[in-house]
Amino acid sequence: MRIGELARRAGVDVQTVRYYEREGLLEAPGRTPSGYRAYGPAHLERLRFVRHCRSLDIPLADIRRVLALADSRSVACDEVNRLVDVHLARVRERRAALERLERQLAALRSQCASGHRIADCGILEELIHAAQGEACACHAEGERR
Amino acid sequence: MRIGELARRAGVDVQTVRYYEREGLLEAPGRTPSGYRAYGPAHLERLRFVRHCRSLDIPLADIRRVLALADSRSVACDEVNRLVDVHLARVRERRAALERLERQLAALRSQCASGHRIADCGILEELIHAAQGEACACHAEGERR
DNA sequence: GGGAACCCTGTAGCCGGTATAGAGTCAAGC
DNA sequence: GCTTGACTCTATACCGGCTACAGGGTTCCC
Repeated sequence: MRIGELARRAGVDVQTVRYYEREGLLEAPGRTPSGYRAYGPAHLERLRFVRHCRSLDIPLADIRRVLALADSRSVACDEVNRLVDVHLARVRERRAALERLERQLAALRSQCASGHRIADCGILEELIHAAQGEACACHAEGERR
Repeated sequence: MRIGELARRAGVDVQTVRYYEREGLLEAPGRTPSGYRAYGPAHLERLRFVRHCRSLDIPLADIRRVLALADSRSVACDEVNRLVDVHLARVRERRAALERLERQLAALRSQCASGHRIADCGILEELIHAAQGEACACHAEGERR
């Protein structure tokens, strides 16, 4: 099958398939005499695997690692566990940060109803006030991933 | 004050200050005879404002818009409200997606205890199985922001 | 043989910075 | 006066995970 069909069957863009090949996530397939990529069912299976991992937001580098591990089926799988653990921790942390953020934004939004002029806008006031109250390094380190 | 002091007092990297200037978020300051940027207190205030908005994960383009609005204090502030609403909706949606993801990952993690060999790894099995079961377009459109 | 749909490579753009290279400037100490 | 080290300058490239575009070649159907 050619790249268009592969992409359609995995639900991705053609460009993405070529990108995964460049990035070493999908083995380079054979070529037709005219230079078109020719894929087999194994390529589709692997591409779907990659996409499923991506739908779990696992970074490409980790997926590359998992694929390498899966290919050597006799090794202990502690690394897979560790990898999922690390990723899960990342997700939990990010979710908690978003929850805090959501609360702050909701509070902010409640400061200003419609129809005011800018000069009386509670949101702007609140933003400016909060910014002034901020210490030097409170968002500098540690808060960003 | 020079760029280093400004950056330290706002808790950002020196590079970031120059980046904000290039992006039009921070007014280009005067220069000393030797070409060093010379900032006043207004610059610090504005930089802190930008950083506070960023700590709320508001995109730079939106911050630029808010700054322009704040400078014209006689206009109605409906646009500020709308902007915060849109951002809040974005955050809510992303948080919900992360919650779903967290549940999926936790379920996945429970498939494999430590010490197995790869061939018996429940996580890999589960990942492969799930990938096979996937229809063509289930993650292609709509699911990503 | 003409046009649509497909494929190829290479390159640039998105976001919000971060990192590097290579050069100039300034203040303090010897 | 000279060196050292901290600071500053510009320009450019890099990160992830794609996406888009330019400028060509191929295949297939009417």
